[in-house]
Amino acid sequence: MNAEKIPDIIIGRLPVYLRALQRMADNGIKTTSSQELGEHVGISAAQIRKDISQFGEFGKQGTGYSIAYLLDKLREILKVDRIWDVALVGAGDMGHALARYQGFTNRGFRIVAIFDSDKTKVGQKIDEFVVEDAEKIPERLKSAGVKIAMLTVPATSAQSVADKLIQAGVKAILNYAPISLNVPNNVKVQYIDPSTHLQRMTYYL
Amino acid sequence: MNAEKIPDIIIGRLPVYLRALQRMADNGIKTTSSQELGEHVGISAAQIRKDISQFGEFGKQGTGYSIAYLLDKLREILKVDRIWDVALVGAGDMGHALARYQGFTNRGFRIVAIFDSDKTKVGQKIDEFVVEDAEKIPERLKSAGVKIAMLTVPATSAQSVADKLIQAGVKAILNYAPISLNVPNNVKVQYIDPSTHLQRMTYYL
DNA sequence: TAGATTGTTAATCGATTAACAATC
DNA sequence: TAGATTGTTAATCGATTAACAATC
Repeated sequence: MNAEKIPDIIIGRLPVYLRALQRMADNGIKTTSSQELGEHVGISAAQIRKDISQFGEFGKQGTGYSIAYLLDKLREILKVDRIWDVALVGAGDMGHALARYQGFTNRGFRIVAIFDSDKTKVGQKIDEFVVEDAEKIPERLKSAGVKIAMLTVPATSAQSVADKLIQAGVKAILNYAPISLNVPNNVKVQYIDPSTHLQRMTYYL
Repeated sequence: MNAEKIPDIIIGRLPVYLRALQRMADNGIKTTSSQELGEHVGISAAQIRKDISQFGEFGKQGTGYSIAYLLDKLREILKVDRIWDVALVGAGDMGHALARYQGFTNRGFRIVAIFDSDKTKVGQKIDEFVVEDAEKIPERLKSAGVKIAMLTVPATSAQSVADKLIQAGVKAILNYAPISLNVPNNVKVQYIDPSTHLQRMTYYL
C-alpha cells in the first residue's frame, strides 16, 4: 500500500475499471489481464497496470488479475464497499428519472430523501419517496449524516442550494444544473450537463 | 488562427467557458477578464488565456474580452453556431427526461427523433414526439443526416444499438448506459453514468 | 500617462509510454 | 521448463504555471 497522494486523474479512472470488471464478473469471467481490461475500457495496458499498482500488488505474473479480488480492492479503495446515503434536490423530470434509476443499487449508493423548494411539489410521491420541503435540508441531512447530494434544480437556484447543502455537511455534489458551482476545496463536485457533453464532440464533426 | 492540432483537453474546457460566458451575457455583463472568468469556472487565468489564444487573439490588453465577441468565436470553434439534429434511443425514464429537457435550446441541439426497441413503447407520445421503432434507425438517420445520438438504453443492448447508430452515420454518442462502448476512432463518445460520477468522489470522503 | 490585462515564452510539473527483470 | 504477464523504472511526451514584454 502506498501512502503518497494519488492523482485525481487516476481516481477518476478507477470507477471505469470497476464497472468493466463488474460486467466481466457478471458474465462469469474469473480472471483478466491489463491487456484485456484495457481493450474493454479503451486505455493502454501499461496505464492500467500503473494505476492499479499505486494501491498494491493485486495481480500475478503470468496469469493477470483475479476479477473478484480486484473488484474487492477497488471497491475498498473507492470506499464503495459500503452503501452511501444520497440526497436528491430537485423533483423535476431529471429528479424523477434519478429517483427511479435502478443503477445505484450494487454500486454503493441509495437515495434517502428528495427535496424541492416548490411548495406544490412538496408532499408529492415519487415511487416510495415523498418530496420534502427544501427548507428542511439542514435538519434532515445533518441528523442523518448525509455526505452526498445530487442537484437537479434550475441553474438560477443551483448555487444557493449548493451552499445550503454544504452548510448541512454535504461533501460531494453531483451537479446536473448547467452552471459551475463555487465550493470550498474540501467539497467535491462532478458535473453532468448534456449540452456541455455534446459540445465536447461537435468540434470533431 | 492556428492550424495545429488542438488537444482534446482544451476542447473539453471550451464548453465550460461558453456556458459561463453565456451566463454573464444573460446578466448583462459586457466584458470580462481571464482572471474573472477563471474565478467563475475554477480554472487559472493563465490557462484560460492559453486555451483561448490557441484559436486567435480575441482579447484586448488592458480591458480583457468582449463577452459577445468571445461567445461568437467559441460557438464557431465548437461548431455550435448552428443547430444539430440529435436522435434519442431509449424511451425509459432517462429518455423521457431528456426528451423534455429545455437545456438543449440555445446551446446548439434539438432532438428530432426518439427510438425504442420495445414494441409496446413504439407509437407512444412523449410531448410532441412519437416513439419510433429502433429498427427504423438506419433509414431515418441516414436520410436525415443525423450525426449525433443520445443513448439511454440498458447496458445489455447499448453496444449493439451503438453499432447500429454508427452504421447509420452517427459520429458522436452521448452514452447514458453504464458500459464502455467500443467504437471506431472517427466516432466520439461521451459518458454520463451517475454511479461512476459519484464513485469519483467517495474516495475523498 | 498610468494601470490593467493580454498573448506568448520558458520553466516546471505531471502523466503516459516503452521496456524489461522478476516471477507465476 | 516455456510462455505469459505483472510491477516498476527510465524516457518521452504533454499540460500547466509563472513571468513579462507588448499594448490597449
